[in-house]
Amino acid sequence: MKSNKKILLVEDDPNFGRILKDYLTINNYEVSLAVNGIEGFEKFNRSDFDLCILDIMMPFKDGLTLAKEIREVNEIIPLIFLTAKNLKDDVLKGYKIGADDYLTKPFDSEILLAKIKSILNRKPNVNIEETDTFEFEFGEFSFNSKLRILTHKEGNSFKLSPKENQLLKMLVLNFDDLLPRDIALNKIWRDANYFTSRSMDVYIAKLRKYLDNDPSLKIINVHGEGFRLTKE
Amino acid sequence: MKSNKKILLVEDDPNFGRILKDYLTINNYEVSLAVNGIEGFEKFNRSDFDLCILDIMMPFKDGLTLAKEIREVNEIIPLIFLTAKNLKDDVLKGYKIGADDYLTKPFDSEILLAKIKSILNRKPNVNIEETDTFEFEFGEFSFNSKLRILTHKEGNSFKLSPKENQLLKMLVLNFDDLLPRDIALNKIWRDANYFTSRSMDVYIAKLRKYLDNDPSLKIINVHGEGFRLTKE
DNA sequence: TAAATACATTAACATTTCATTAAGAAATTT
DNA sequence: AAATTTCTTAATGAAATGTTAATGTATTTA
Repeated sequence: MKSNKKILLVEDDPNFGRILKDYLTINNYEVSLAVNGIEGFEKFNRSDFDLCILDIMMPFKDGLTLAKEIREVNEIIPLIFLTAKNLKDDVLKGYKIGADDYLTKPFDSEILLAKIKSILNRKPNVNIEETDTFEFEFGEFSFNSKLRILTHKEGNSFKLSPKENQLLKMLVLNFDDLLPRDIALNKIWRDANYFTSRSMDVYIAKLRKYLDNDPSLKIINVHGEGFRLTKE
Repeated sequence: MKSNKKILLVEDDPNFGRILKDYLTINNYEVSLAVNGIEGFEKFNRSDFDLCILDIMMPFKDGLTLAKEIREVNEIIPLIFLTAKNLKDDVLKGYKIGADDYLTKPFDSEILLAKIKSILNRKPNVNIEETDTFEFEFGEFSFNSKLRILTHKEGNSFKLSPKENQLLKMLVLNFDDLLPRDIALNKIWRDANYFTSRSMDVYIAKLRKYLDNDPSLKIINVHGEGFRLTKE
C-alpha cells in the first residue's frame, strides 16, 4: 500500500520533529523535515508537496508568516497548523490565511493521521479555474499576473498590487462571463461579508481606472450577483 | 450580504442547540435544528443542505449512525462532528465515515465559524445552477438568464432585475403553455398571497414592455389561472 | 531613527437598482 | 350591476454599488 504523498513538515523542536517524521514515514508518507520557516520555504519551492504541516511557534520565521508566503505561490495546497497552546488568535489567523485544519499540542498521532487522510482524500476539487497561465491578452492590454504588470499597447504600464492582480486575473479568466461576487471574495479575501465586499468594490473601481485606457473594455456589475469584464 | 448556505444542526441538548442555531443564524446561515438522529435524517431528506453539524452523543440514534446514513445518500456533503469529551475512538470513527472535521465541547464559537467557512470555501457549490440552461431563444429575442440580459435582434438590449429574470425564465420554459400563477408565486416569491400577486402583476407589465419590441410575442392572461407566453 | 512608500481596509457620501405598495382604470366573471 | 381580477404608472424605502478620501500598518528608504 504505497501512498506516495509528499508532506512538508516544518517543526523547530528537533526531537518532536524527528519522531513525527518517522511516524508519518512508517505510514507511507514521504516526509521532508525543515526546522524553521526559512528552511521550510526553501524546501517548499524546491519540490512539489501534497500537504504542509506547519508549527506556528518557530524562531526566525513563524508558521503563519511561512503560510502566507506559501499561499502567495500556491493557493490550493492543504495546510495544517500545530499550535503549542490553544491560542485562539493564532488559530483564527491561520484559518484566515487559508488553513485546512489545526491541531493543539500535545495531540494524538492517530488523529493527525486521520486528518491527513481526510484532507488528502477529499474529492479532487471541482476547482474554479486553477490555472498556471499567467500571461494574458485582452483588448489593448497585455497582462502578466506573475509579475503583476498590466501594459497598455501605447506604452502605459501599471504595477498592480496583489489584490488588484488577483481580482483582474479572475475577471480575465472569466472574460465576458459572470464572476460571482462570493466566489471572488472567498478565493481572494477568504471570507465573504459586508466589509470584504466593500473592499472588493474599491478594487473594482481601481481596475476600472486602469482599464479606462481602452474605452471598449468595461467591468459591468450584475446587481446582487457579481461582475463581468467585457469588450464593447 | 447574503450567504444563503443551509446548515443542518443535529443536537439533543435543547439549550445548547438553540444558542448555537441563533449564533449561526446571526452569521447569515440558514439553520435547521433537529433534536435527534431520527428527526435529523428526516430533515436531511426533505431539503438541500450545504453542511451538517452532528452531535455524536444523542438518544435514539447517535451522530455516527446518522452520519453513516447520510453518507449512503450523499457522498460529498461536509460533516462536522461535535464530541462531548475528547473521545479518540469516536473521532477516528467519524473520520472513517468521511467527516470533514470535529470539535470538542466546549468549543469556541468563532473557531466553529472559521471551520465552517474554511470547509464551505473549498467546496465551491456543487451547484445545480451550474448545470442549468441559461441561454434561450424565442421570437426575435435571445435571453441569457445567468447574465440577466434580454437582447432583441435589432440590437436593443435590456438588463433584467432578478425578479424580472426569474419570471421571464419560467415563462420561457413554459413557452406557449400555461404558467400557473401560484406556481410562479411560490417559486419566485416563496409565498402566494394578495400582495405577492399584485407584485407579480407589476412584473408582468414590465416584461410586456420589453417584449413590445417583437409585436408577435404576447403574454396572455388566463383569468384566475395564470399567464402564457406565446407567439402570434 | 525618521520619513517615505505601498497596500489594504474602513469611512463617508452619492448614486443606482430593486421590490413593494398604492391608487385608479380596465377587463372579466357572476 | 356588483364583485373580482388584472393592468399600469408612480411613489417609497431599503439594499447594493460607485467613488474618493482617510486611516492603519507594515516595509523600505533616506
